[in-house]
Amino acid sequence: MNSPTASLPTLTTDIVPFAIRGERLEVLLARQTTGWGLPGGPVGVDEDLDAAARRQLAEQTGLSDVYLEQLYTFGRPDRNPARRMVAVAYFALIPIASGSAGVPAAGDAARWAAVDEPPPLVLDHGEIVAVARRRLAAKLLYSTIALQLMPERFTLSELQAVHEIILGEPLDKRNFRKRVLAMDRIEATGELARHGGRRPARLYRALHPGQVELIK
Amino acid sequence: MNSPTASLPTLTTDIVPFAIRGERLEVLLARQTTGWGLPGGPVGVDEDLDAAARRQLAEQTGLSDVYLEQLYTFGRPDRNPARRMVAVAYFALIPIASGSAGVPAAGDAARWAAVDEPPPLVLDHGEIVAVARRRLAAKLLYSTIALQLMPERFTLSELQAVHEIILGEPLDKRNFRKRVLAMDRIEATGELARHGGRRPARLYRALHPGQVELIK
DNA sequence: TGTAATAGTGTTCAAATGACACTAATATAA
DNA sequence: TTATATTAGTGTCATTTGAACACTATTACA
Repeated sequence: MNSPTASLPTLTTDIVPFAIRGERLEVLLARQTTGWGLPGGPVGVDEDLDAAARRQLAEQTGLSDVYLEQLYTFGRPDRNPARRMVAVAYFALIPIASGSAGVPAAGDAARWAAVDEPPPLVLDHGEIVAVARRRLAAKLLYSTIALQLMPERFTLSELQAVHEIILGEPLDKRNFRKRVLAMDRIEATGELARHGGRRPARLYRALHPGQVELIK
Repeated sequence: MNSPTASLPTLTTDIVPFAIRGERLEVLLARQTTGWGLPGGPVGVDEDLDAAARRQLAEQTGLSDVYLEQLYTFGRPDRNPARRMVAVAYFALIPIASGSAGVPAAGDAARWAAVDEPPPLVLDHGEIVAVARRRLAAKLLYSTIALQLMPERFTLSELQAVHEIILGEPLDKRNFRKRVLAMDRIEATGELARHGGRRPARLYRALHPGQVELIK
């Protein structure tokens, strides 16, 4: 275990795990001794930062194989009154559970919260969530990052809904479709989504799953 | 002084100090025991990260009051073979010396190097410089960041030259002027720059010096 | 067979962008 | 004093891009 010393700041990672659930953008929180906060914790002495973030996310929420991106490093000396801690923050994007069980949440130790009306969080985790949210919305506009929130097969309506939820505004259906198809990063599978009571939609898949590319 | 321990990574800041000198984008390097590298070093136990970066830049190069922005945190366990070090990297933008002495460089302990043909640098500092350079070029296109490289008074031709040097491509004079004036972030002072042998140019100044705004 | 619900599709206008060439003002040299 | 060299400064037109906008198609179910 890492024990804090007087001579060095403790280095941690904190992860903001985003997913679209229902009609909202939500964050997965981890229970801590003093309240709810972001999954995360101390970085091992010889552990890579990205690896530490992945490990902590998996240990505290059961999530693995997700998209992870470094966000910012928070290091104000007073961010933790107890002892000096510097946090390398990441955000994670968790695909909408497609059909199967839904996103795992480690029972009592984790819970989802809406990003727009979050509960009070420990330390500066509220600020970290806000920064992550802004970054995510910004990247929607010039990258293929939204695909990381989608299941393997998805409809264009679903993809549009994800954009609308994150941006917080409705988008024009025809313009949206024109734009995402022009990117050439998704293709129709030929299959149809059946959901009862209405016209079935074509299913698409990402051409380079896992990759996030800048566009235009 | 900070002494490394077995149980925690040492946390440092590294700063990439950019300036336009002559017709090139250059970086200010600091002499280290094993060669040339970026200014930087250990973060104090109760020192803010930004403050640590500013302090180290001042101590090692004499530069103060410059634009500073956090870049990325580099933490691969093998980036320093001697002992585990995690570096929060920043870049700094140093205004072109306007008339006066030129950018201070602390004698023997610091030197400027062209970004395009850098000398070998210690550790992963070459990579850090490359990342910083890409970020700077990207931000030119959608922010007013270039103004941080300009002296208090400057001509539009000088501003255009700065863009061209960083982007590595020539820009159309009329379109460039249209664009930067439309931003409404600089204004003509009414003065003229005299430089002998040709038509004098109008001098402009930044409307909100020190601020970097996103545009469009 | 009718109805309710979502999927899917083009055109038109406005705005932004990109290409392009000449005149103006100064210092210096002839 | 005049000619020349050098950089500053300016507008238009064509193309591309972005935004607004409404109807038909396909299915499940009543």
